[in-house]
Amino acid sequence: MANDNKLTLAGLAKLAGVSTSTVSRALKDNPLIKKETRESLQALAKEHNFSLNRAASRLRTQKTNVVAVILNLIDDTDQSISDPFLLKVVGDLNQELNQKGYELLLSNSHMANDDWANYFISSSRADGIIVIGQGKSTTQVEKVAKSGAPLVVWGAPTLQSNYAIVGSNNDLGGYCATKHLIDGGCKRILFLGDPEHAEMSERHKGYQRALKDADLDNSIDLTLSCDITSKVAYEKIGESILTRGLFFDGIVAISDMVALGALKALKERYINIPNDVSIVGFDDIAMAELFHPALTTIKQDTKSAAKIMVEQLLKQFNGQTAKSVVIDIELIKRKSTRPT
Amino acid sequence: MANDNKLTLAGLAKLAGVSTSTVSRALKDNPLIKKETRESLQALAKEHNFSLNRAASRLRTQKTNVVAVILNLIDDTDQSISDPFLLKVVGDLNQELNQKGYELLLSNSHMANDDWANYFISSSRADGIIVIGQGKSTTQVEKVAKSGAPLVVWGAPTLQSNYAIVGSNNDLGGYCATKHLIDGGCKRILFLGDPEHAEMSERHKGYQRALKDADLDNSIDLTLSCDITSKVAYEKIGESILTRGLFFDGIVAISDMVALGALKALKERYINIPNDVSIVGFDDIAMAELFHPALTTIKQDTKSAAKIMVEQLLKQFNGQTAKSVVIDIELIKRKSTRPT
DNA sequence: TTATTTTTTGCAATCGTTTGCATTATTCGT
DNA sequence: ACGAATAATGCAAACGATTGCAAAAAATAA
Repeated sequence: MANDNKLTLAGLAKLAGVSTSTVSRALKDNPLIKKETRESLQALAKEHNFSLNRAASRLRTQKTNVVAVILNLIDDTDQSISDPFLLKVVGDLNQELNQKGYELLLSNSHMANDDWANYFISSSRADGIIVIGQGKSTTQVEKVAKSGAPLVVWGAPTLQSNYAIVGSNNDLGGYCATKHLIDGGCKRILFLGDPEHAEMSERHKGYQRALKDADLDNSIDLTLSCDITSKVAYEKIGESILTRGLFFDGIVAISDMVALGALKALKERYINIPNDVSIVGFDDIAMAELFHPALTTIKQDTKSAAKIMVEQLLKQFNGQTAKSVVIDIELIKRKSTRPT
Repeated sequence: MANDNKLTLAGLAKLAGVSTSTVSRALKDNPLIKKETRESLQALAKEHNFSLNRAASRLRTQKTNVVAVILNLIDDTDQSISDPFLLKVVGDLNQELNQKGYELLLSNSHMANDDWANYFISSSRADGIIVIGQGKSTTQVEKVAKSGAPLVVWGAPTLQSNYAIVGSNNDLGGYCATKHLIDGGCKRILFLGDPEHAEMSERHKGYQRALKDADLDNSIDLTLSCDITSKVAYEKIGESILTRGLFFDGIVAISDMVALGALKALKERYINIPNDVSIVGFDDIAMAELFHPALTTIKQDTKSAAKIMVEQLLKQFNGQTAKSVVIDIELIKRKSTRPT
């Protein structure tokens, strides 16, 4: 059926009675080759179902047209990889990369040895790296940056760094979320998430600023550190209420998934949302509006983010230096908070 | 800082005063090389932070150690890629592939030209293909199979095919879900999902069989075709109730996300779950137990699935023929159905 | 010590494309 | 019709790792 030995450029060339150089150029529409020759060769290639050996051309050109995307998870529990927000980001990146002629090699932080630059770039598996998430420590990422490998990180762009970070305006997000609760009449607002984590820390700052602006209690008791999963949030809220009673009337959650966990814990205790407790999430995952009640949240524009990340990465391919970019966020008002 | 020109095997060889063959062998721990030599060369390599040029070795060995994973989405709305179940599958595949020394090249169906075998395999971008989902038509997949490219598909394994399909026991899943509702006292059970779709069709069969076994109404009116997204499910249920009233007391949903949509539509109308209407989902995504009420569902074992898919693919790399495998499902009883 | 076997290492071709430069075909001006 | 300029093609050397086979080194036997 199929020829047992695949067709190579040389094979095609022989078939057509020309040299490999001609075929090579013709196939990439190089105007050096006469137009008719080009077209007939392209036709021939199509007819024989020819496709270039990428390994060979990568070797020759020293370019892979592949970008490694690393999910830099904090911990590799099944939980943390199940956040739909991640998939959204990866999906949008994939789309954007493909559009620019690149392919997406997926990894996660616990997989590759710790020397990412070496593993992906020097080994010519990929031309550049996009890291999703800064984790708790940024040492691994900084190592990559120092190696000079093209790199873009999704994280907290306000962080000072020697590499390009793209991310939402987390501080403003935290601020808006909190302000919205305040405007809705909340007095004791809980921050639910881990403020140690880079992005979250920014959100926490915005949260505190909003409280301060409104002269509200921003004591540490109102910050409930918790992992970025629904389950943990559910448990934490449960515990807290058990030991401290319902000591808050609003929640700023670090992510929609965390908000979902909190929501459940509250509903199980017949606490009315948004009247007894209002909740704001973060991300605006597709199902946010399908929560019950529909979740008010801070929308992260992953589409733009993906576009910008890819742009900044490609810049580095061209020798230009990339810069950090802050993406606008948007408060999406739904039913988990009182109208303002 | 870093040497401007990367270190190659030849470079290392010169540094060590041996030939490239020796280094090459030493680095892959080939016992042909004296043990001490091996160790000292490995040490040298580590010291100089050497890493093999993959493009070159792929060219030479005609092996990429890459597997292309294609998300074969039905339609490429943002919605359908946001199903957490997909991410779970991809994540588990990634884990499993890495463990076996392979990397994961991610794509989705609307990206690559339609000739996947050519695009990924002949071009030596990947050694094999894993397709997630059969879409509505299987022509593209069949084309790949016919080309002889190593291929495994996540889908409905009961389908007769000339390629290996790995998937859950969908028929049994549909049956158990329905049976469970019946046992809980439901009389008019709605099937929510698109029975045209391969996997769903199996679930539908199981659903019908269970109804028949119990002498219950299995008329077509009780099958509500809908896309595999929460939003559409939400709308469909809303419409249906509007035009036909609450004509059912149980729902077998095609996926947890679809169940979520239905859940919301019902809750908005103050319909009690599970008493007025019971719901069973499918997948058991991480957040299923965090729905309110916690969702009874059919669990798909993605971990085993990933393991088996990779196994079956590797088999093909070794010239053996792969076979379709049915994965056991499990009914997870939670709060969206009455206890039995 | 010398012949023979067994370990270790090195040579050199190969994988399939790309591309600077040389070469051949074509066109143009006069 | 003839040289000059231009267009179109081909030559051959990379890119860097792998591997069958030959060669050298070391170990063993006689």
